[in-house]
Parts: sequence; structure tokens; C-alpha cells
Amino acid sequence: MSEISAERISPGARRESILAAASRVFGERGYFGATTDQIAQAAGISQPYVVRMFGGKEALFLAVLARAVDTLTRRFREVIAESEEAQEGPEELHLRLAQAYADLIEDRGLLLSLMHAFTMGHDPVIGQTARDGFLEVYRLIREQAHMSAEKAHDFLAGGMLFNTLVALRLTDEYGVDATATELITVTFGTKLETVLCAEDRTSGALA
Amino acid sequence: MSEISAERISPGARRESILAAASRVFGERGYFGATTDQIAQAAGISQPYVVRMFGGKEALFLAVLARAVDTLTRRFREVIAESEEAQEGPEELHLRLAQAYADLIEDRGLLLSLMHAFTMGHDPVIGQTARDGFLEVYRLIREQAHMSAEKAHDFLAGGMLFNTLVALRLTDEYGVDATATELITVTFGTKLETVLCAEDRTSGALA
DNA sequence: GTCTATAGGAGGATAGAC
DNA sequence: GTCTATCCTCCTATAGAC
Repeated sequence: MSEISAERISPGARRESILAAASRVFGERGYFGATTDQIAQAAGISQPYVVRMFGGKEALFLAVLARAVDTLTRRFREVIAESEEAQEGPEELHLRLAQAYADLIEDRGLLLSLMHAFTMGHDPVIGQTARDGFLEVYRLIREQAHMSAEKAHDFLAGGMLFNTLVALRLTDEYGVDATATELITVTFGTKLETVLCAEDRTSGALA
Repeated sequence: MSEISAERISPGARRESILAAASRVFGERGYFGATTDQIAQAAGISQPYVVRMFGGKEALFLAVLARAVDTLTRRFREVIAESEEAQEGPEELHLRLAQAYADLIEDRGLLLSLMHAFTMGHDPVIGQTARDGFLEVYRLIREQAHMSAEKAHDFLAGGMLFNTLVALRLTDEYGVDATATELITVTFGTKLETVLCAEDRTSGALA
């Protein structure tokens, strides 16, 4: 049995900690706006190590994107399975899925990295991966959650507005601007407090 | 009367042509992804001239953003005025506004530059300007178009999904992937052909 | 496995000619 | 008003030490 110090962490954990840091930074600045050095600092390691571990910035972003889609679809599948188990109707399921989506805001970088990926349709590599991920989600809610095309459209639309308000940090205007407060309330509902707190928590991430 | 050659264009037109080029390039690559040189090439002038004309990349992006919000809100105000004139009900007005929004896809850079601006909430300057623009639109549909908070939410949500599918270039999958084709049809409706054509028209813009 | 040093290239901005 | 030349910074990636 080899010696294992408290400092040393397993390769899997190291990889995961870099992915988590990259998710936060890419989520905040986007693919072009984020630098590998910012990610390295957020992960507490050196910049060249980040590059070496994933082979490059693009590969790292693709890994973050894959992880985000994976987490999202896994969560949705769980919710669908639970709903079927409880023999709920389609309405309840859709509400649960919307709630599950909103809950993902707990990991702010996840939804924001996804949104940034969705703006990169022009990129041959990232764009195609993003389209594939988006369609995977669409198929999931259409075929597994049995939403109609219209219902699925509205579901995705709500999600995109949700993402937009988070990315825009419209929450900064909460309590300041009356109309903004209204829109924030309507959009975030029960997750309002989490969203407002997340603002504070991640603002210092890049310092 | 001074000599005016066919080549020489007025200061206003030059400024406008740069703004149009910048709108296309920023719309495609985003603020960080776009370079002032790409914009200069798209406008057919030198890179330093672009920078000098607007004072810097950030100022140029802010000008593009202001122009986009201005065009959008002006169009909405026109539609609202026409609808009042025709003494239509709220349902008709909302449909007209949705149609007017979709029509803006004719200038692809406009909606995409807006979307990219919405992802920049973290930026002290651009973020604040983007929030102000977003709220201006929200107030317009709430107060001038008399939408309820819920209706306004759904209206914006549909717009954000619209933007997302354009930015993602999901239209590339039209006719290729059955689910994608369905979502594209539901989302773009009558503007389908325009969106599919715009794809071809702008793809060579940066070459 | 992780770091320091650094190469190499790109991009925004400035200086100055025409 | 518009261009060419160029500076300087910033960033990704590589080389090589420990």
C-alpha cells in the first residue's frame, strides 16, 4: 500500500476540480473571453498544467460542455423515472422538469457554459458539439417526457430566458428597478433566493 | 460646390457601414471572439481606422448594441402605434410584435449581437448597458403593449429561444435530423425560409 | 505529477505619412 | 480622411527541471 498524503489528490479528483473551475470561468466569460490562466488560478494550479491535462483550450471547453450536457440529461432522466414510478400525469412531470432545470442554477457555471456554447454555432467543432447536445435534450423531453412539439418549445424557451437573465445578471437590478424585480420574480419563482445568493458567491471567483 | 467622387462617401455613411459590418462580425463571434481586423475587412477599410473612428473596440461594441436596441424598440413602437390605429385587441398586437421580432432576423447581426451582449453581464460597462437595453424592451411590452407579466415573460422567452437557435445554427440540421426539423419549424414558422437563406448569405461574410 | 521559463503568435492601439 | 508601419501586451502552448 503506497503512501497517500492529505495534499495529494487522485487523478480523477484533479481532473474534476479543473473541470469545475473551467466551468465557472467559461460560464462567466465565454470561450474566447476566458483564459487558461484564469482557469488555472481558479483551480489553484499552474496554467501550463491545465493545458497539458486536457491537450488545449478547445478540448477543455468541449469537456466542460460534455459534462454539462451529461449532468443535465442525467438529472432529467432521473426525474422522468421518478415521475413514472409515482404514476404522475404529464403536467406534473413537466413542472418537475422545469424545477429540476432551475435547480441546476446551484452550479452556475453549468447553465452559463451551456449558454455560451449555444452562441458558438459558427465554430466547426464546438458548434457541432453544442448542436448535438441541444438536440439530445430536445429529444429527451419530446420522446422520454412525452411533451408535444409546442410544449417542448415553450419548455426550452423558458429555459433560454432563465439562462439569459442569469448571464445578464439582471438580478443586480432586483429591488432597484421595479420592472426588473417583477420579471425576476416571474422567471425565478422559488429559486429566487438561490439566484440572488449565487450572485454574491461567484462574483469573487475571478477577483 | 465641392467635387464629390463616386468613391468617396459621407462621414455618416462610413460610420454606418462600419456599424453594419461590426454588427455582423460581433453577432457571429461575440465581443471577445471578434477582432477589429475582421470588422475592418468586412467594412473594406483598415483596422486602425476602425479603432480610431470609434475610439476602441469596447466603444464600437457599445455603439452596435445601442443601434440594435434602438432599431428593435423603434420597430416595436411602430407596430404598437399601427395596432392602436387599427383598434386591434391585445392578442393581435402580441402576434404582430412576435412577427416584427422574427422579421428582425433579416438583419442577422442585430439579434445575434444583442444575444452576445446578454451574455456579458459580468462586464461592468457592457453588462450595464445590456441590462438597460433589455429592461427597455421589457418595459415597452409591459407598459406600451399592455402585456401581463406572464405574457411578457412568455414573449421574451420565445425570443430568447429564437435567438438561441439562430446562434446555434440549428438550421444546419434542417432536413437532416427529424427532431431538429420539427423544432425549427415550430420556432420559425413563416420566417423559416428567411432563416435558412440567411445562413447561406452570411456564412461567407468572414470567409 | 506539477512547476518555471519562455517561445511564438495574435490582437488592439498609437504614430505618423499622404 | 485614410493608410502603412509598428509597438506592446496578452495568451496559448511547448520545453524541460524537479
